[in-house]
Amino acid sequence: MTTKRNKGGDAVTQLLLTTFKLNGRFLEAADALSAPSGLTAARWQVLGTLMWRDMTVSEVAREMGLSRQAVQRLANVLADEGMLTFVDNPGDKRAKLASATQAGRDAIGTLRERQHVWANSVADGVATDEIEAAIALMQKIVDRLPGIVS
Amino acid sequence: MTTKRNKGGDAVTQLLLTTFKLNGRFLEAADALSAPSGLTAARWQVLGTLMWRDMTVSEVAREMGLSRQAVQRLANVLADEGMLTFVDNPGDKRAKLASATQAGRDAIGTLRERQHVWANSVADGVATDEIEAAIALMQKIVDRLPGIVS
DNA sequence: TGAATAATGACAATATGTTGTCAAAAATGG
DNA sequence: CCATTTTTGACAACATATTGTCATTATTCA
Repeated sequence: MTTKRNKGGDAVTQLLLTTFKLNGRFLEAADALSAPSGLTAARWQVLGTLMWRDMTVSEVAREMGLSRQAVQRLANVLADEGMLTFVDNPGDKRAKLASATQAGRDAIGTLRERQHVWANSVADGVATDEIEAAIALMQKIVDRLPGIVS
Repeated sequence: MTTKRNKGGDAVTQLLLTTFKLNGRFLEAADALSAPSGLTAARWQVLGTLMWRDMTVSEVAREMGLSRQAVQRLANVLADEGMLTFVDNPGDKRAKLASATQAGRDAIGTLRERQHVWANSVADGVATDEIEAAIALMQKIVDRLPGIVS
């Protein structure tokens, strides 16, 4: 016996396709915004996480929802580029703390400016309550999907 | 002078974060759905495109909005796995036609079943018109973002 | 305290995508 | 018809992620 998609199933499928498309566009925008600062979307996110306090790579990974190894690689690249340094962690001999350098802080500062201008311009003329309603719906779907248990 | 994000800018930024999260969850679901058929989300998409007619790799790439090279690699893997074969293209000596095998068609058929069940269950209890409204808003944002010109 | 368990960074293999280059084949246009 | 341009597949380098393994260091708990 075959199962047919009902109206709701069709809508969820269309939501999936639209989410993939919007995700791609947002990623392009993030890369374009960060490129002038010598960053990429992924490096921006790691470095941005370190604006608040020094953290180990594992902490950053948990904060970001990425694997430890992925963040480690990005952090190493950022260290090579002078955006962050690893400083000794008194509490743990294994795990040094990643700390944003002044260059890193400057890059994120500039980037924040550019992001504000971009976000305001994207929102201009779009009803904020409609955006918020869409976010609420999307979050509801997120909550209905299992996610990685880990 | 610094630019502050306004209400709309905040909403767009939150929409971006939620889109990334939902995208991740949908991708997980697609991989989980396709794994029992010996496929992944990406291979499913390529093979699914070939259900309708035989196509060259370049055609599939255009249809999917991916680079020719990315699809070529996926198609080669699918050929190794017996899901598709390359057949001579009378119209073009360079570009053979990728053609789904019976095994490939069976895999996609099973997958379609599973996707229907999954999509219906995700939608169950969620108002369809709210999903559709979210899709419309998301599409509006897609249209406001530049995209790759190419 | 000391043994079992967790977390951490390093390293490797894999999956998915991108861009760039090359040569061959096809399409175009004067 | 022939020269130029475009398309195509192959190949390579790179960016971003994942999973798995390993040795070392921390933590937990009996």
